[in-house]
Amino acid sequence: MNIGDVASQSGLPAKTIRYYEDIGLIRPRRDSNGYRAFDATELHKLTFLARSRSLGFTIEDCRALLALYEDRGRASADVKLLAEEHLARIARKITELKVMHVTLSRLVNKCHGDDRPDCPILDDLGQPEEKPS
Amino acid sequence: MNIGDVASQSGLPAKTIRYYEDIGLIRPRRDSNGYRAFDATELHKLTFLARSRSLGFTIEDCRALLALYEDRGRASADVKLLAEEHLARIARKITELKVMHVTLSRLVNKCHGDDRPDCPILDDLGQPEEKPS
DNA sequence: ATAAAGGCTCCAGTTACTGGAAGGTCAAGA
DNA sequence: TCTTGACCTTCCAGTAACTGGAGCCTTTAT
Repeated sequence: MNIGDVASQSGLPAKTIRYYEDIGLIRPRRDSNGYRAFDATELHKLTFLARSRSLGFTIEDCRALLALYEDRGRASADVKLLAEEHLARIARKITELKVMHVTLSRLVNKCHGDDRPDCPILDDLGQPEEKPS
Repeated sequence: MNIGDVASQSGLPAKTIRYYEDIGLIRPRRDSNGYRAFDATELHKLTFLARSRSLGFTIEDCRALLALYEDRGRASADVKLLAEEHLARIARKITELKVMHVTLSRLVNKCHGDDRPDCPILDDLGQPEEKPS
């Protein structure tokens, strides 16, 4: 399989796949013409990477997960720990964004949004943190 | 005021303030010794920037907001539009993260997390998108 | 006089790609 | 056979928003 094939099958852009090779996540062999030649195993790894990335794991997480994936004797606890840490990061990010959302909605609602120049949003932004209301 | 003063008053690291000057968000004058000299107006802008950034506006958003902030005749509708667009981005991001969170929690819960090698998390990650359950 | 604290510039690195240029290869049609 | 177009290759640069560090100068306090 050439890069275009695994790209369409894994859902990853060819550019990204080349990048993953650059950073050592995969090591496809080469055909005599210099083209990358992927086998089913590499395709599977790419699929694994696509799915992990779509769940928000960082590249370094993926590297670790891939190592665990390949280690047939790994403990599931190791994987679970990584996943739980990531879960906590996601939860923190959600909380953070919710706070932003609440604060900003409050501001937007106070703004009449017409062609007059006074604007509670800008007024608030000009104030130091805290006291959104 | 030197950079250290406005750094502590605005809450922004000095490095960031220098960076903001580099990209043209602020233009403090210089003392004869080459030190940046900030007046109350610049400090206010930095405070504005700190607050806007903490609400997740991008630098380019901030540039636009700052321009509106300085334009005494701007329409509040222009500001509101920017803020609403950002609000929508935040909402999208929250939704996205929630989906990730649900999917990953489900996986984590299925994993027994002991020293045995079989792990539903890795098994799932090896599968193409969809069908998390 | 000296040492610490604070300032300056410039360079490089971070994350995870993405775009583009310049050029080689392959399969199909005229 | 030639050419066209789709793929493939590498390499360089850019994105967002800083952050760290080196090397050097200035100010302030002891």
